[in-house]
Amino acid sequence: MDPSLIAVLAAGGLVQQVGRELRNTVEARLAPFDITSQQAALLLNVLRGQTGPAQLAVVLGTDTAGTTRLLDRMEAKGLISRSRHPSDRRAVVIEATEAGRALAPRIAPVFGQVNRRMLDGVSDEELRALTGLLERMLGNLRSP
Amino acid sequence: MDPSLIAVLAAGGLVQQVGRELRNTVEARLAPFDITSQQAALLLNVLRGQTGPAQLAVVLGTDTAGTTRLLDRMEAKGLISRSRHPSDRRAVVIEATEAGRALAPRIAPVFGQVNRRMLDGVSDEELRALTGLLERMLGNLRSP
DNA sequence: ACGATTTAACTGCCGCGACAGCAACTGCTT
DNA sequence: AAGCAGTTGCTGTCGCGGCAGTTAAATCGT
Repeated sequence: MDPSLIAVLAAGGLVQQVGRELRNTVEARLAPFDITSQQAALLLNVLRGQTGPAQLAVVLGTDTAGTTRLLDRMEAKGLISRSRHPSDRRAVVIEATEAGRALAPRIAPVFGQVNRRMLDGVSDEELRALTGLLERMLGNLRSP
Repeated sequence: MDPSLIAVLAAGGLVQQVGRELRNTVEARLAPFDITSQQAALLLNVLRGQTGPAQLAVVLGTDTAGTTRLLDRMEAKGLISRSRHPSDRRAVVIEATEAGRALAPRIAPVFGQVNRRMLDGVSDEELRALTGLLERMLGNLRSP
């Protein structure tokens, strides 16, 4: 097999593996709080002012269908509440409950900690190069 | 918020996004063949000599439970067959069916094509740097 | 002001991923 | 030979992700 093809396939595989491992590590650190990484990310975004499923879907990188169900689970857990928007009755307004607000400061640091550990020994310059490359790759995948 | 923290979080987020987008792109290209990326990857690995669920699980980066169900779906589609290993009756021997062998050459190129497109404009040197970085990140996540 | 289009959220369906628990089987130890 | 630890694959359960289709409400065009 063409060696350059192997290198290319290896890169793709590595991206997938790092992504999964990153998620699993965050998940493990959040487990004591009885919350998943997606739920934590949603909660933090609600507290930063995103109020609707549609906006949250964009931030979380999924669609509104997935967000609906994510909200279902979090509502059942008592972390967030749903209510109708007063002037646009199609829209839903998400708010963190008391429990949600109490949990937030404990889960917020986890993302930074895990990401920092992942990037241990990576210089600022390497980090910039990495980010730039990943952005180009994302653009390449999305463009045509 | 600390700017270096933002940069770190951005890198983690990007890895996830690129991974997901890569998978989705492969998935879209495989859709005409009525096969998913996981099923395609499994099929190609079977044809390369991996015969048991346990080995396949490692290659696919999942566990044997996920592999069992993946095999269920592929067996139902008629792409692979399961049989008991003659001398170790715990083990299962996976083989590609006629249909599976016929499909393989059509799906094999997709992985290389999509990965190449993702890396369009990325030099060999950058690719080496990327791969090295990702390997270090994976090591950091797995070690402690 | 009325109908057509668009938008927001939800639902059904299917596939994947992780974890825990289980049953059959092997092989080692004694 | 009997027992026991380890291995192999399977099942249940839960959460996430993508796509297509539905419903209700707002907005646009005339």
